[in-house]
Amino acid sequence: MVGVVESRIRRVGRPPQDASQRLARAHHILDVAGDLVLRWGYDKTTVEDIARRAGVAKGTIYLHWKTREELFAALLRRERVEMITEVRRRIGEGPATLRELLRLLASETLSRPLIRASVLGDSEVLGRLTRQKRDRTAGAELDAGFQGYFGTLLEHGALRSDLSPAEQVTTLVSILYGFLSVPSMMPAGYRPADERLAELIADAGGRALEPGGPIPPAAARAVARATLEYVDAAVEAAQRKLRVSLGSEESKP
Amino acid sequence: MVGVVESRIRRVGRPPQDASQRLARAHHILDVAGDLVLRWGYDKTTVEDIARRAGVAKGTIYLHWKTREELFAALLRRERVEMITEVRRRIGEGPATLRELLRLLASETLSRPLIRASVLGDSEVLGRLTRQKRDRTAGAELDAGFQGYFGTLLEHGALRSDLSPAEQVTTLVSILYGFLSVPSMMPAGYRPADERLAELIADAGGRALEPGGPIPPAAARAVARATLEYVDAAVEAAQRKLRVSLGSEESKP
DNA sequence: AAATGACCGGATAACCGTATACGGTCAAGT
DNA sequence: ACTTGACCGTATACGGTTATCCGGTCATTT
Repeated sequence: MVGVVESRIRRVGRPPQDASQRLARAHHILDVAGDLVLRWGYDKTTVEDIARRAGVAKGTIYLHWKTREELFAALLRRERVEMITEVRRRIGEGPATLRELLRLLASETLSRPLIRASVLGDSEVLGRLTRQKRDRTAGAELDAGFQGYFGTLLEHGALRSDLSPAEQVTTLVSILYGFLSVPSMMPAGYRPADERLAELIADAGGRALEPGGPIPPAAARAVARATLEYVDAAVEAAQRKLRVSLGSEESKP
Repeated sequence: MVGVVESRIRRVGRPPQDASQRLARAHHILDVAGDLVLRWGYDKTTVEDIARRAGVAKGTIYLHWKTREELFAALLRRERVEMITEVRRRIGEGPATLRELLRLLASETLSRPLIRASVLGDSEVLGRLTRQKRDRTAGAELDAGFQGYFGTLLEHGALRSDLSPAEQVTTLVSILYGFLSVPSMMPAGYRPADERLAELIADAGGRALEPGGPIPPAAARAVARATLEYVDAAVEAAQRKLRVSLGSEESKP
């Protein structure tokens, strides 16, 4: 029997009873973890809390993740997958331009407290996780194929050529970060609604990065194709990272 | 003799020996205070430190300011006066547009660590002063006449009319804040030089807030006049606040 | 009359020893 | 073979006491 052979071979993380049930349990645990983190913050959310509210024993959680930190990494990664997947879905509905991509990224970020906290380094929510590894991990999914995407935009005249790549990135990130940070510290009367804010971000970003003139239809099609490919690649990369995080394999070999 | 009469009248803060010497001493103390705050941060800079390095006794400092907090308020106000004054000087050299105003504000902010820290709420430098009164005090100088200025821009077609005032302000502040925050958390290779950064800010802000089309010369002149008047008013307001801070009068009657 | 610095009192830090909490493990149970 | 929860060691919180610091005052000096 194959099962016997497998049980002989077993190295570290052997597949359990039912793979899909196991996955469902992992997701349930992450649901609970997300809930508690938003309520109490990262620092005050303990593994035992999560276990109790999820209806499993603490040890079970360690059957999924090697450490508490990896559990939360999985939580953030799952959130990122959901976000970028939703962006992918919505960008299929209209024109796939840089502006539209920006608008959807902003919109989906605004509606996801964990993502917002992660992007802004909100220590209220993320506690001591804030200034730790965030440096290169957070934006990693979006980095996949990013250079190539901007290169393609440039080729087809959909990106200003009078800014260096570093300046383009600085501009993009600064605008996103600024618009995500500022409204929450302004008096309530000044704060636009989230959807409107996403439009303002897309507008400001588009005006800052796109050249003035109109784009020929062929180029527009090429841009749309490149945009979809880029988002697809981002979804793919995010899913890959998540899959590792949910399998209880080691992340860094 | 007038002097005698004055000495009879004296209420709380009587003018001392030589007004100009007294003012020079206040400035010297502020020089030292600024130095120490940048070195050690607000929290770790004591009044006695300042007194010692300024070559005066601690009591002397209290002849200038009623509390330690007022001393630092004066320090920031002086910095703001210097900054806005320099903006006023430089904007006289070229065209006085919104873009140019933005560029100079950014440039002068970037070159003044205390102003930067104040704008960004940098608790590394400003310690517990950070989230205290900053809310409405910091931008107060710039608020003077701001509404009127934007109204004038609008009248002359130098400001987009498809954004509400609240959205214009949100956009302006977000772009400034974003570009001031982001570069310092990016890898060094991505960080543009300060002068270039100021240009990027002016560019992004201009594109986000100015309408596309060209402006007739008469309107441009009116805009330039309004811009100069606005900056003049800002200088005036900043100086007024500083004067109060340097006189050891009470600030809030 | 202005300047000084010793002095005051409240606030904060430092210390410390105890207790609790929590991440992580693993023998026992099903 | 998966799941459990009692258990372990350590890091952190806590409470209470002491010591130091530092903002602010004011009698004394020049």
